[in-house]
Amino acid sequence: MRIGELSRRTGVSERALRYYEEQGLLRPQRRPSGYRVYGDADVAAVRRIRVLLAAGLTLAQIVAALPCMVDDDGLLLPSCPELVDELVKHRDRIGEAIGELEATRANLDTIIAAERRAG
Amino acid sequence: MRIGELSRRTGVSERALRYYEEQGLLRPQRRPSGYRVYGDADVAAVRRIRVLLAAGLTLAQIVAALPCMVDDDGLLLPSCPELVDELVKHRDRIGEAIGELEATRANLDTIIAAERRAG
DNA sequence: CTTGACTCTGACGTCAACGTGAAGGTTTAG
DNA sequence: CTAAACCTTCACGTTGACGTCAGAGTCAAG
Repeated sequence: MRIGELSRRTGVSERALRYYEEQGLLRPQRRPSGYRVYGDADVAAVRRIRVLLAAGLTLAQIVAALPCMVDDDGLLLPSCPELVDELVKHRDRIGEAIGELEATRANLDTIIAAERRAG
Repeated sequence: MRIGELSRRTGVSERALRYYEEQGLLRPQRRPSGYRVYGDADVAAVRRIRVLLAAGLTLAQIVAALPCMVDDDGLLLPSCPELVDELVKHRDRIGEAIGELEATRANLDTIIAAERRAG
């Protein structure tokens, strides 16, 4: 398929898809005219990219992560354990932040209750 | 203390500290010379800012959240004592932020589990 | 009273992750 | 055959969270 169809099938803008290629995340084939040609695997690849972005990773980190996330298109690299480490750390930081926010919300609830009693 | 010491004590650059002030997150006193003067409470405030930033919140969101994060250190801004309605809105926004972070973390958990199976 | 560390205010630079638009070539539906 | 739809590269714009000077004022110590 060409870039327009991939865009529709993934919900990712054409501009973003070209940008992902520029960053080394996608490597579509080319027609003599220069048109990019994608395969079905690229649909899955784009979705993985999106999931990782949604998880707060940067494209640079994703470039490093993709070889580890193979379903069939390559080999596991030694960078994998490090990657898992990074992901776990990232998750833990998010967990801390959630804890902070929950404490904040509890504080806020106390204040609201106090003000209701006072007012 | 002045900005240099706050920077050392928090590990946050002086530029960042001035930026936080510019964005309304810090309100240090000033000497006649213009030098910023911070208190111990600001050390805690900066750490909270960093935790929230690490969680992926923007400074704008943090600006909205900080007034509600009272520990008793005088960080109350006019919006807080004002209306319980405001506080409830703030609390709900915090709740939304928690929800987003939890979704992000769930994403990460899925990825981590998948990679562990693969590796 | 001068040195050297510290601080101030601009103001431009950067990086990420795209968006937007120009100027023009290609493919396809009717 | 033509117009729409799609494609190309080039290149500047945007937002967020700062970095990095420049040029000038401030302050504690010798």
